[in-house]
Amino acid sequence: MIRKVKGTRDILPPESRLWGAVEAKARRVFEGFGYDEIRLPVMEPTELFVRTVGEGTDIVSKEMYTFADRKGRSLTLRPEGTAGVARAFIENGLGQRPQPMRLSYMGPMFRYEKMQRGRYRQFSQIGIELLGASTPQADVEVLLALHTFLKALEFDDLVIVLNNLGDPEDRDRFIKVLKDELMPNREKLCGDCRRRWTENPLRILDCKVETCRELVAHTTPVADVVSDEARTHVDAVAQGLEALEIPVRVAPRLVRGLDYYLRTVFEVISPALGEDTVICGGGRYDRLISDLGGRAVPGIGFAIGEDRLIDVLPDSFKHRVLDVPVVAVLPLGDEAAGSALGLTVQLIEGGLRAPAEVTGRSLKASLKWANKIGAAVALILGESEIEKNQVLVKDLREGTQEAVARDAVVERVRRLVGEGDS
RNA sequence: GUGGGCGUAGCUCAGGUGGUAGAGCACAGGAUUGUGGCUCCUGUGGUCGGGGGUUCAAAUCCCCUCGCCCACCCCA
Repeated sequence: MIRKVKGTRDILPPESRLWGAVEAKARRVFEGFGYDEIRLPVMEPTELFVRTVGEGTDIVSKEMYTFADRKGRSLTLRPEGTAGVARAFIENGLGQRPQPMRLSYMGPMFRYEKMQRGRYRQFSQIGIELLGASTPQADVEVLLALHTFLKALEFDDLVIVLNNLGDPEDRDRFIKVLKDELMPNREKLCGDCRRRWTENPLRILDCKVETCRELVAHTTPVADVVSDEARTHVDAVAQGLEALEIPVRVAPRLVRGLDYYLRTVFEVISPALGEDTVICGGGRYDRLISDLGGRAVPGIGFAIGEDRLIDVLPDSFKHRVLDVPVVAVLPLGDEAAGSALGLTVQLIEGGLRAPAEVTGRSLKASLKWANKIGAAVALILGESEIEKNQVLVKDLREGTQEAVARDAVVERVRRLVGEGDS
């Protein structure tokens, strides 16, 4: 048997409905804020990610799906979305359009990682990017869009965790401060942190080992080391969010795994699911476009892990999506078959889901089938009904049925199931 | 990369000391004429992860291999 590639997955009905609903909701909310979708290639020149995400990061150093095409060019399946957006912004001259540029994206990303719950090698992200605005208000808007989206999915316990990474110059200064402060206790750090000491010192900050956490807790937060401008910026973001009554928690130890972030960085976690379950991450990246050879265009954005998001979706939203009423159309005999399909068209045009019975089974078996697919109503179309230009409308929940004139069926059914969806 | 667990029907699993495969669920049909949900009957469905070895005989014993899951690490 041929099986799916490790780390990929088949998303089957009915779960696929949730994906569709989440994506539709994302488009609606983000378009409302002015973010139109940009659809980008899933493969890019390898160099794009090396230069943006950062050579020292785990993503680039050991997690990319990199391969040579038939002409020997090094290509990589995108491990994240922002780099491609930046590339497209420069390549398509999007800086010539009215600024700022608001873009959203969604789709599969690829990272060669060791498998674990909630993590896949092909996973999907939904994100937005706001390019060409460097004010705190821009950050607030992006976070507000995020918050609005999550509220539309009926989340009520999610927390935005915010930190200030400062500018790149600040970061170098901070790393020096951090190392100086930890130096006396360097031997007490865990093995991984001693490795991070040289390779990626910032990552010591979010080590999960208890002793490391304690040591780190006594160090100076990044926010205290950053420039006045950076501090003013992120403080204004926090205030702006509070003014909008968006719950924010400042987390002095929050760092992120990509090199391009500066100043505002944030994550969204669900307290109910534990502090480690990050379903969204993002931040400001004012040097990214210029680092790629474009003009100096500031940017801020985030990416939501769609797989995880769907994993933790509130039940209320799930039911709203999954529990839509179904009407089963059951023809009896060849005469009725064509007429039944005509009826389904009318029903779906009326906003209902109305699958028809097409296997030619008996009425008894057809009703069993209607029951199994969760139909609320069955429409029976036999010879006598066709003769009288009627349809037998059977309420499967109540067990009642009545003959209804063909022209009145759609309205009758809509009332029976409570309008139906759109 | 390190450590642990597991691979028998679509799913959940039974199959002491070797005798060539089962249950429940699911799916399909039926219990006379055009009426579901309960019940009953019947049926479809398996290279027992793969390969090799021991044996008259292996799902069962031995060796190798592949795959999956969980934790660490890292991240979304």
